[in-house]
Amino acid sequence: MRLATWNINSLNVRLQQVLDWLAANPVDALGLQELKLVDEKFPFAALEAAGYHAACFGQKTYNGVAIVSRTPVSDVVRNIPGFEDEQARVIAATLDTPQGPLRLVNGYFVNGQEPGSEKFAYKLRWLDALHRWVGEELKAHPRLVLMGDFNVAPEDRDSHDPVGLKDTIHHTVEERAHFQAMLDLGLTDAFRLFEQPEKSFSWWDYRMLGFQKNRGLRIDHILVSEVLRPTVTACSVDRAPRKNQQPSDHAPVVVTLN
DNA sequence: ATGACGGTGTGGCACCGA
Repeated sequence: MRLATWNINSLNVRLQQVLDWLAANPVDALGLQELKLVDEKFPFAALEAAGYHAACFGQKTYNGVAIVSRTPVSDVVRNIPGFEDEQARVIAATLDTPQGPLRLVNGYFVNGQEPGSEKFAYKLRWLDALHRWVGEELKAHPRLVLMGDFNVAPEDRDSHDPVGLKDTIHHTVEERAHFQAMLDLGLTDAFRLFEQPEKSFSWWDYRMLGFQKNRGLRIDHILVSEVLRPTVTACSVDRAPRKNQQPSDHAPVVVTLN
């Protein structure tokens, strides 16, 4: 079984890239972030023609998340229960697999703009709420995957310039502590279960030839629960779509499970 | 300190992202 996460930065602009990618990478489920469209404009028909179902949680202009899957999902939850939020950032659902139900939590984590800002405070509140809720979800669903655009570079090696960018957004002690708190729930960063190329990133700035110079961050992650961890056989970033015409600034991350 | 790219909106630029 293969799962993936991809921030596509407007599904309107990049639907064809998603379809092309799915044709080349027929994953069982794909978590999308930054749809930037409302549910009424979600391309269910085009995905269905490609052999995929979808559950979506859209919003105009900003945010928006979806789970695209080979088989229909159940028990869809939108945003974090108990956390008031005007922004569409989380969609969770259960995928039936031969090994049993698999709970998928797909998130577009808050960016936070700048430490000390109101948006940064929102990010920390949001991370708190997500942590509390994922802890509850894990009790109900031992087979759980938390994936998405975390907007956190967990370690210095996940940044092209950990010294110059020290204590800036994605790199702060607070954000990294929240990432660690997720791991402390029993989740494992699937990417780090395997040897990876140095300077492996999942996002590159559009500006200043960021991708060509590999000036990026690894901020898109797939975390697996304790019982899933032994079943993970591979995890990697697929840089290929970042070379497309009109690419998203993020690349997909893919995990393979037995 | 700022802007560099790119998407979106009802715009002639501003706002946001990371």
